[in-house]
Amino acid sequence: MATMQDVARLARVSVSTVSYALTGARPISQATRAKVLAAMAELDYQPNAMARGLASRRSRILGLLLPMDERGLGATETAFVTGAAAAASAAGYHLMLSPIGVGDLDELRRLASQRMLDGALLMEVQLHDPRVDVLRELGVPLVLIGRTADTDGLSYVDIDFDQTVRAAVGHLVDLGHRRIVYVNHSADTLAEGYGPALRTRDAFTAAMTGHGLEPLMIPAEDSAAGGRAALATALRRAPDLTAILAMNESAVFGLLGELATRGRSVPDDVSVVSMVTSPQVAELATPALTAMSSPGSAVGRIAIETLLRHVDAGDGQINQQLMPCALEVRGSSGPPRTEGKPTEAARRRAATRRRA
Amino acid sequence: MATMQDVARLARVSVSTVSYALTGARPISQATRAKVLAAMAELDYQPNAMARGLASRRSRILGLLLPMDERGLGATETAFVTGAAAAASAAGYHLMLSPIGVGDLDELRRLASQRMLDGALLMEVQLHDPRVDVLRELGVPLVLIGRTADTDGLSYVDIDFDQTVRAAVGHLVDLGHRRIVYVNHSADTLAEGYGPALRTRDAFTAAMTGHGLEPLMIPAEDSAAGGRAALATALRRAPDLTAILAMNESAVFGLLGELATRGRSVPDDVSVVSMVTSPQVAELATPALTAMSSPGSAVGRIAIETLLRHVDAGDGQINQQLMPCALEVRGSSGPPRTEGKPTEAARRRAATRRRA
DNA sequence: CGGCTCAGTCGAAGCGTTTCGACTAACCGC
DNA sequence: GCGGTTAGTCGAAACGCTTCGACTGAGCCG
Repeated sequence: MATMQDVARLARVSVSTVSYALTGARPISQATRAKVLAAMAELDYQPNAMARGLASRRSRILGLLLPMDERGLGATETAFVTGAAAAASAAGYHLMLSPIGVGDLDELRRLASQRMLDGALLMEVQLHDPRVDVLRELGVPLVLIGRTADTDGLSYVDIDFDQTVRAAVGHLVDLGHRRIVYVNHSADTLAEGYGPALRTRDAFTAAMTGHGLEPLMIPAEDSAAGGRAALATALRRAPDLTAILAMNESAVFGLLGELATRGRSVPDDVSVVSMVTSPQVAELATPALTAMSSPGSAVGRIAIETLLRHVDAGDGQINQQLMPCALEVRGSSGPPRTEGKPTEAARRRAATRRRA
Repeated sequence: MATMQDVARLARVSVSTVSYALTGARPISQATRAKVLAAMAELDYQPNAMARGLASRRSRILGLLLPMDERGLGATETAFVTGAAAAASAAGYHLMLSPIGVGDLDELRRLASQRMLDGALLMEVQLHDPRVDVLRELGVPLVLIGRTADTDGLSYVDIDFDQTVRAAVGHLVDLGHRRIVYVNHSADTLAEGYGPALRTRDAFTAAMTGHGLEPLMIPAEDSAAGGRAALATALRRAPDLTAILAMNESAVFGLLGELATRGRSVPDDVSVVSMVTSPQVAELATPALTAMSSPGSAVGRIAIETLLRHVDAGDGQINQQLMPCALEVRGSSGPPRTEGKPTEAARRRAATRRRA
């Protein structure tokens, strides 16, 4: 493995000149630079990351603090990660994967104190997330994907839940729905202070009230069974419901299954709109889900770019960014059934069946 | 940030003594060790990872080479990653996430040449995976999750597709099915040399032939639409099919949807068994999928442990390990419909409906 | 033309560890 | 009581880079 010494020797210049040619920290003449680059190419030189990190006190490593439970990553979160990975790689940085949740603060403290991280990207952020305090205390620049309750002096990229819920409710109201139930994440998740669950809850209340409608929210466990249970609860508490808005990607499948089992057709009897869902997942359901489509890898990319600005500029300015979700109408939403006359969607499906 | 110097000064010993007390590379008396540890605690000392890496020529970082496409990570792959992350962390190692596929060999070469990786874990391995050659050439220890065609001198952990397919086919044959169709990954994926697709194809042929049955495989795009299309093809080529074995997690949902659309009930008209599927995903479907359940995080853990053995022992012995998938019978499989008399599953479901 | 600035280069001092050789004392067997 | 281990400690030399201060000419201004 060639070192900078070797390159310097071969190019007949000093080590520092090689370094400057490589980093551009000081001006180097064209001729010298060419000699150096030629030597590097000949020796297949690659700078040693550890030595560089030690001398420059910059590791060029960013931490990706991603708590991973057994549920796996949804397409939405995976898109965040790929976006982040691509952006980091493009900037010459590396991503260190640390499945550190709010539980292992000691682990986080250790990692950050080892000066291995130039900055950190926090995922699965909770409203009161102690990881933020730890990193701030240790002087590690950070950016959130999601956001805490108090975002003072913090950069973040998050989904605009307010806009998303408003658009989804608006879509259903436009179709003529009045009795809309919101299926959220579980009660535990809410109690824990999981931001998206709380923010969508409030946004739903606001949106429904704004339309002069009564908001009804049902928490559901993150599983098919949770969705089934939620549907049962929903039908008990609002037997006349005609539409369901679902935040919970796992539950929505159980919910659809239970609707089918009970002989309620989608969208004729009940419309279903899924929140923050990737197209791929929306298409899995039958009928394909009308959904608010998550902004995808852009979130991760912007978060990394913001983080790098903090890292380089010694805490540049704060960037707080909310990304909208776009309404994508598919087969799971339609006008509510009107007494006597079949809906447009029903006619369409009948036609399809005849063709088949 | 305290350095080893500070600790040494406070404990009134030399720097090297502190180092030995920390790493245990040489014997240190109880008394001295205690003094050193006390000083460390008082100063909140954490060794600098870069300095340590430079001096020891070991970064304590393992690369996780995980190509990530837009599809997202399934629960199965996520489990591999969490298992790997946990095992690495337990051993005091860090995991560097590099979304490097067979495409970016230069990127990989650069990463590995920077001496930033003590070893690498390759995921999404293809039968002829050039990443293996690059890493071997650069002397980076590696372990595969999955395996190449030629596994000579390579350690890997993979799913035992042979056993898995045999068990799944066996389950269906035991139920009385004779006409079983296998829905695999896409033709492109097969052509690309994706191991699981090829291995299950061959295993399916062998298993069916072993039972004296005719094997029929249908490739399907990794999407709901792909599953729907595959079902259409399957019904055209084998109108009398009574069971489907599916490798393709995305396609299986489209397949179920299309079966429902066509009025074929599962499992009475058609049994469906999903391969290498996590319980969470299997439960999402209605009815819940009978599946070969993936071994989960154990795969990642074993892979990391093997990798660390190679890293420490300077290429210890090769470890090639196949992990079985367990059959988990749920609602999507049952005996084929027999002329005239309703199946057991049909009776059960009728009873359920009455109760509801 | 004397004094400036500035591009271009060099040497050397770190950065914070690990690790090697050397040294001392204590301990062993005989 | 003598060579030979061995436990325990120290000092110093790496490890491979960045970065600072200093030096040299060349170009420029008045």
